[in-house]
Amino acid sequence: MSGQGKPASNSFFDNVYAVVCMVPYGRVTSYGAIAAYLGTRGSARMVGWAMNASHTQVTGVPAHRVVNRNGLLTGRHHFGSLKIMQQLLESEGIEILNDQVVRFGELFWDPAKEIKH
DNA sequence: TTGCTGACCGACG
DNA sequence: CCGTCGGCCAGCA
Repeated sequence: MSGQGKPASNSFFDNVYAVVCMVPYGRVTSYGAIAAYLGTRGSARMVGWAMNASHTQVTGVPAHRVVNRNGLLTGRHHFGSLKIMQQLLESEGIEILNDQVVRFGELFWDPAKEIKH
């Protein structure tokens, strides 16, 4: 392919997409965890913004697996319908109660801990 | 070009 | 306990 192995992580956004795509089925992660893995812990906001772009861009990023530090589905409003995100998570076997991920501590998937390489 | 906003997080009082 | 503020980066008017 044409040469230079252009890394998929040319942009901060692509970096976020890559990490989110690495999230295994039935697991969830947080914006801060992704930001911290990328080395930009203070840019947790950008991670959420990248998710917003992910739905306008052609991706396939399971943004529904990304929740805030409290395990709360803060970004559910951006999925088009308020129930989409919850249904997607429940479809993966994740239990949602009061817009919050049940057993978030057990389902939490830390990229910096799993992808340490 | 400048300025503001945004799906967060952590610290402070 | 609760509210408030700063920081980070990228997109848009």
